[in-house]
Amino acid sequence: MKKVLQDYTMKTVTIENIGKYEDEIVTVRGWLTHKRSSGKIRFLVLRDGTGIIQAILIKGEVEDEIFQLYNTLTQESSIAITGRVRREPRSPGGYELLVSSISIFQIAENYPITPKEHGIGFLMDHRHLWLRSQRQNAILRIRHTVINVARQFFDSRGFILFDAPIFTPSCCEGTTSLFRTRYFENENAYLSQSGQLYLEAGAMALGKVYSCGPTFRAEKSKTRRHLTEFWMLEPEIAFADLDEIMALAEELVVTIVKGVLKTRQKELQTLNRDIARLERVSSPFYLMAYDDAVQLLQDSGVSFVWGDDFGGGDETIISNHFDRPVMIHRYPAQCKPFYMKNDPERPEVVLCMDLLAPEGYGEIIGGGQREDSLSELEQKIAHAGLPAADFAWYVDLRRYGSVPHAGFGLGIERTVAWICGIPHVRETIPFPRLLQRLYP
RNA sequence: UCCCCAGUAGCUCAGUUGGCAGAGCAGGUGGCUGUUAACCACCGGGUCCGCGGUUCGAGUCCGUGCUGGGGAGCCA
Repeated sequence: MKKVLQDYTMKTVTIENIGKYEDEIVTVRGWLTHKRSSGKIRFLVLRDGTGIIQAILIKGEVEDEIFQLYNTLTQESSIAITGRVRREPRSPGGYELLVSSISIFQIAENYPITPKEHGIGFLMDHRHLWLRSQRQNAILRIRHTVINVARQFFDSRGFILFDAPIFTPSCCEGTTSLFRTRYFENENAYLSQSGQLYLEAGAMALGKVYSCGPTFRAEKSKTRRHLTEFWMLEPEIAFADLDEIMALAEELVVTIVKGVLKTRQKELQTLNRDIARLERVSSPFYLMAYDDAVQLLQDSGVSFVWGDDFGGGDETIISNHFDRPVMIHRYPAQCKPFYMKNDPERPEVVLCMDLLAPEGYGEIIGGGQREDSLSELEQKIAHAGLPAADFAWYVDLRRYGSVPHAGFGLGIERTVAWICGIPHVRETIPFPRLLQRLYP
């Protein structure tokens, strides 16, 4: 590390706190995002992960050796700048540093991501560097808050964190495709599509549990709403029924949105999010039976038949009718997985619900009340054509003290995309895995 | 798996009827005392995605393959 006139007596601070040090001399460490020059006055824009600040070099007011360093500094060079903090309305962020010295960690090579426009393919190829941009920084901070608020929500309500396995001997949902691994002797192992079945075991042991972890779907989906690897937040509650988890899901989503609005105003502004639309997200959400949603689609001119599941376009039409999230419940049994419990009053529908985010972001939550009858569950597994042996442990849960129970799964990336108001889920996770993308 | 669109300088793109390969940014050199994706002047920079075909002549037209993007189905 090359050091130039480093003064170790100075305070090292982060940019987000720079306002506390007005008129003091401090050191900020970070990366050069940009530089501009007007001859005898030169500007350096530094980011440190917490914010950006402009530093200013004035010929004659700073040692000439420091002034000339400007010429050697390239975009993304890592440096420490020491200078006096002053309030300056012309500077982005409201403060600037009047430079007294600069020390250099490294002069960066020619940086591929320039201040001009880039295509999505190029940016995804450089995802490891793209993460440094203000936009990605804002999205990932909001992701952090979404997960953090959600976990606090469950922790404060007596839920126990219960991590489900990633390797599973068989599929949880039967219909969708699985990633197969061949490590275990004499048997296949698959990457988890959902932790739910294991969470049901957890609920019978601990009462109220939740997990937050990655899930994998080997679907040939190429849309703005799909990732091959995504994160899901799944609560499961013993003795709960459909109504109870519908209320819980609503409370959770309201809490997450309020939490982001409270702590991430700056990030939402960076993303040009229409805050008013998020402020409208409050209880009660709209509640709608599947039958009424079908009626709504048919009234909107869509030729939709009772018994089908909604496609992405159908979900958009439904959610655009509402300015808040809408919860749709009691789907036909044929649309939903085997473990759903039928409505005793209407056996052709199951006690399930999907939560559709507004603005066409689609389904962010899916869940329901689980089948708790031993004989019914055995029949459903057989009817779905699933290997009974793989589900023996799951069926045991109905053999030894079965109780009504319910839970749901919230898709983290879709939730973050909606709250951020960005069109594609691929920017909501640090390194997205998509149909055509495994690198970097 | 199917449908649509694209592939030209490091990046984003233009390229007319088939007739010398272009611009902005990035990089380099110089200028400028308040810049905001600064600006001004000059310089270097090409497997026009691959293969085959039509033609005197193909970045341009035809066929085919590959890669990427968007969407459908499937799903959170």
